[in-house]
Amino acid sequence: MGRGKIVIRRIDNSTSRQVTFSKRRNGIFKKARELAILCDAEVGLVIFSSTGRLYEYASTSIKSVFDRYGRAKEEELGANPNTELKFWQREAASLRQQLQNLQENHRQFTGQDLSGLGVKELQNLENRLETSQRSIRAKKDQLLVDEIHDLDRKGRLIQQDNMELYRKANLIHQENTELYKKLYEKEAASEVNRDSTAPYSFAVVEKANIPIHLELNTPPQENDVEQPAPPKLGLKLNP
Amino acid sequence: MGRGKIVIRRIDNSTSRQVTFSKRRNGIFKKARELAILCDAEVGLVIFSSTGRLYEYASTSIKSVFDRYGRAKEEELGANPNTELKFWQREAASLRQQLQNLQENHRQFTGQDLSGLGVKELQNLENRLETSQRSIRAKKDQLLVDEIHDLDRKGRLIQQDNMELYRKANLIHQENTELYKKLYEKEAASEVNRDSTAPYSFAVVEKANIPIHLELNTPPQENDVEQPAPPKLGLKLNP
DNA sequence: ACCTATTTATAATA
DNA sequence: TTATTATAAATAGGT
Repeated sequence: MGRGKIVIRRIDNSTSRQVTFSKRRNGIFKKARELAILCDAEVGLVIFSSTGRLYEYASTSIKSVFDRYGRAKEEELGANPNTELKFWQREAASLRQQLQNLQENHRQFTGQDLSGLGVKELQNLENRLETSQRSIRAKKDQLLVDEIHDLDRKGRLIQQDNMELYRKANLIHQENTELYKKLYEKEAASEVNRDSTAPYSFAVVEKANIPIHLELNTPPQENDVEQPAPPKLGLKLNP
Repeated sequence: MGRGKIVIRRIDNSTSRQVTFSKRRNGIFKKARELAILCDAEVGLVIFSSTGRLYEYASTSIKSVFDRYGRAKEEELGANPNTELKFWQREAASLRQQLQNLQENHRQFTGQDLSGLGVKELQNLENRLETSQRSIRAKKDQLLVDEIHDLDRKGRLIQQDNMELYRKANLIHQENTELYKKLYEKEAASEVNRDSTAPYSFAVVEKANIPIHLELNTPPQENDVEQPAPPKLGLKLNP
């Protein structure tokens, strides 16, 4: 219906195509509107131009048309998102239920909500708590014992170090004494002299940290009798 | 474009309306197809007749057009089911997280999974269990005490009944004895006679169920001293 | 469904 | 985009 007849095929000329699109778009929207009014129909029309622009018409609303379409056809588009939505709703409901059950359970376990429980159930609950407590006490005790063992081991190591140091210090002390002696003899040979005091180095050793021996259910080791033993601190934890 | 001009308003005549719908429906579908081809556009057209019948055209597919529409517009229809779906997915994820937290918590409380807990936490757990246990014991004891009280009350009622019966039985016994006495006197006056035995009815009363008195932290009632007291069974539950 | 007078849409053009 | 206009297409009313 124009100056010339055309064949229905893609218009190659981009400008012509755009122009035709514009004209015919208006035309079809007008037709859609007329159809809806004249024939009392619900019409939805969506058009994307070749450039991607969206044009729409709906006698009611696009949402209404889409919804009605989805309801009319339970296959294709309609059913798929719908079932997925329902799946997640069910999932949420199920999880909520589980959560409530567990919460109630936990509340009973915590003794916060004991209403509706009989003596037998309470007894059962009490027993379960007893069991839990035993586990926890065992774990706690294990932890403490482990820690004690660790401390004990470290203590022994430090003690060994200290004994070694004590021995060395003693050696140095002896050496020192002999040196003083020699010095004294030399000085006595040359002039009058005062008494020597204890060498400085040894004083430091005596004031240094004393090795601590942490004992845990084990008899004290008596294999260092020969050496001048450093002072000991027996710390009994589990008598 | 017809024999006469028409105004665009609902066609009242049902038949005309149907005919026009049919004609114009074909027309608009043709227009839609031409537009799609000529202008390289994506077109979706959905029509519901006034009788509810569905007619559709899409250059590609209705689903494609709807999806593209939804993507193009994040409001109206497109966003709504999408956001709703996301909402429920988030909801489910959140609930699942809560459930896991609570499960872990409960597993700790139950002493099933104590890994990663320090001495302090274990101590805290132990204390909480202690508290729970106290609540539960208290509730249980309360239940037991209530039951005992109830039994005690019932016991008293039965005992009262029994005392009443005992009293009546005694009265009957006395009456009986007197009757026997009279009978004996009468028989002695007429001929030689043997001793009478205890009346049968009294023997039954003595063998009947004895009232049981359940005592619970309450001193025995001594307000029935005057009456010939029935045997008592003191059942001390909480000494 | 068909017919067709007439209205309407639009191709070509500016 | 808009306007003009010749012409094709659509369709109202009648059969």
